[in-house]
Amino acid sequence: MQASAAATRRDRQRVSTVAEIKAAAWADMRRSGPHGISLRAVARELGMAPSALYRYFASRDDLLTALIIDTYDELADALQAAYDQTRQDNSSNAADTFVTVAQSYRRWALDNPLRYQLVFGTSIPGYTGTDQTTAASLRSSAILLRIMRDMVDERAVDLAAVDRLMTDDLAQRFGAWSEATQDHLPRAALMAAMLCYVALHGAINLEVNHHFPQPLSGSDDFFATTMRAVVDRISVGRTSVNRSSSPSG
Amino acid sequence: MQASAAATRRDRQRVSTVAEIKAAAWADMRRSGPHGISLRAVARELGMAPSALYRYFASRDDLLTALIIDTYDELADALQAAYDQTRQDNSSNAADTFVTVAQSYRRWALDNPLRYQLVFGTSIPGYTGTDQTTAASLRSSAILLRIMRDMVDERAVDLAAVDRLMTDDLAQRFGAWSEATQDHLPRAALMAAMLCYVALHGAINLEVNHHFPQPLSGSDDFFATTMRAVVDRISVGRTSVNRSSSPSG
DNA sequence: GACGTTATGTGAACAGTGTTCACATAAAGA
DNA sequence: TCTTTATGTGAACACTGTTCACATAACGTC
Repeated sequence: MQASAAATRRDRQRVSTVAEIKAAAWADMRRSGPHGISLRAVARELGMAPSALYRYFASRDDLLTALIIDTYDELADALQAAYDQTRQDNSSNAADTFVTVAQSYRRWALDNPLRYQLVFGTSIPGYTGTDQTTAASLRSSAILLRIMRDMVDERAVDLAAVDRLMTDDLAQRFGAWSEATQDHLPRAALMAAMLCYVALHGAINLEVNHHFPQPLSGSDDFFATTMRAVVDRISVGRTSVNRSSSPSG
Repeated sequence: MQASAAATRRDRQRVSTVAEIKAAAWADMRRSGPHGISLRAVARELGMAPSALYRYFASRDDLLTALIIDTYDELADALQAAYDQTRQDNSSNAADTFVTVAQSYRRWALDNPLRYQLVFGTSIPGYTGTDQTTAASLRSSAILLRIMRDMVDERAVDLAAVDRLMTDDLAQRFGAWSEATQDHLPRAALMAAMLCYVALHGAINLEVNHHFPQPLSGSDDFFATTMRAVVDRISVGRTSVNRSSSPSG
C-alpha cells in the first residue's frame, strides 16, 4: 500500500498517458484547426491503436471537453498571475488592476488563438457537458468579480449612478444574483462588472476572429483605451484624460 | 434569345437547385449543429448522388462560405429594416436609433443562433475565402457607421471627449481610417462607433453562447441598458436616467 | 430540322473518420 | 498462485468529403 498521491504504478502510467494524449491532440489542433482534431491521428502519433484511446476518453467530444476545461484553467492562471502581480504593487488602484488583468486576458487570447476559439467559439457540435465547462469558467469570472470587490472597497465605483441606469427588472435580477454570491457585492457592482466584461469580451473576441477594421489590427492602444473608457464609465468622478502613446506600459 | 434576367431554362433550373441545396443544408444544420453539415445528407435529401453537388459547389467549405455570405446579407437586411423604420419616425434621435437597431441585431441573433454561430463562431476549419465573407460583412457595419453619421450631424456625439481618450497612435490610426472612408467621419466618431460596436458584439456573443450568469438569462433590459450606457458614454451632456421597466418597448 | 458542345447527373472507388467488439496480455490484489 | 481488473490489439461497421470515367439531357449553331 503506497501513498495515495503516487498510488500504484499503473495509476501513474495512466495520468502520464492522458497527458500524452492531450499533448498530441494540441499538436494535432495546431496543424488542423480547433475542430480538425482526429482521434486516429492522435493514436498514430502515440503509436497505438485508435481503439486504445477509448480507455482514456469515452469519445472524441470527451477529449475536446477535457481540453476545454484545461484551457479554462490556463486562462484563469494567467489572470490570477496578472492580478497578484498588480495587487502586490500597492501603488496601483483597483481600476488600474482591471485594465492590467484585461490586457493579460487579451494577450493570452492573441497568443493562444486556438485555445481561445476552442473555448469561446462554437465549441462542440452537440455541445454536451456544459456543466463541467461552465464550472471551469467560474475561476476566471471570480477574478473579475474580485477586482470589482476591490473597486467597491476603494469607493471607486459610482454605485448610485449605475443603480440609476437599472430598470426595476434589472434591479431585481442583480439583487437575486447578489444574494446568491458568497461576498454580497452590491447589485450595482455586479451590473458594473457586467458592463466591463461585455466590453472586454467584445473587444477580444472581435480581434481574435479578425473582425476588426484594418487600421486597428494589432493595436494595443485601442484595447487599453476601450477598457479605460468602460471602467471610467462606472467610476466616481470621471476624469479620463489623454495618456501617453502606450498606456499599456 | 430571352431577357438576360430569365436567361435559359437551364440557368433558371440551376439557381433553383442551388437554392434547394442551401435550404437542405440549413435543415441539416438545424439537426446537427453549425458544423454538422454533411454533403451526403444534403444529397440524400435532394434525392441525388453526392458527386452531383460538386456541379454547384466546389467543396463543402464552399457551400459553407455561401451560407455565411447569405447570412451576412440576412443580418444586414434586418438591421437596414430596423434603421429605416426608426428613422422615418422622425421623433426619435440617432442615439435612440442605435439602441433600436442594436436590439434588432440581438433579436436576430437569438432567433437564429445557428446562423449567428456560423458567422461569428469558429466558422470554417481552415477558413479560406476571407475576402468574400469580409466583403459581405461590410453592409452591416456600414449601417452602424451610418447611425454614427446621424449622431454626428445631430451634434449628439462628444467628439472632443472621445478625442481626449485617444493616444497619439490611436489618433493616427483612426485618422487613416477616416480618410479611407467615403463620407469622412471624424476620427473620434469612428472611435465612438467602435466603442459601441465592441459592447454590442460582446453582449450578444456572450448571450448567444450561453456565457451569461443565470440571473441575466433572457433579459431584454440588460442589453438595452448596456447599449444605453455605452451610447451615453460617448454622448454630449450625459443624462442617463432611470427608465420604466421595459426600455425596449 | 440535325449536329456538336456544354452542363448536369450517375455510380464506383479512395482515403479518411469515430466507434464498437471480441480477443489477447500485462499488472494488481487476494 | 490465482483471479480480477486495466490496458492494448485488430478487424469491422457505418459514416464522411472528394475524384473520376461515364452516360444523358439540354443548349447554341449550322
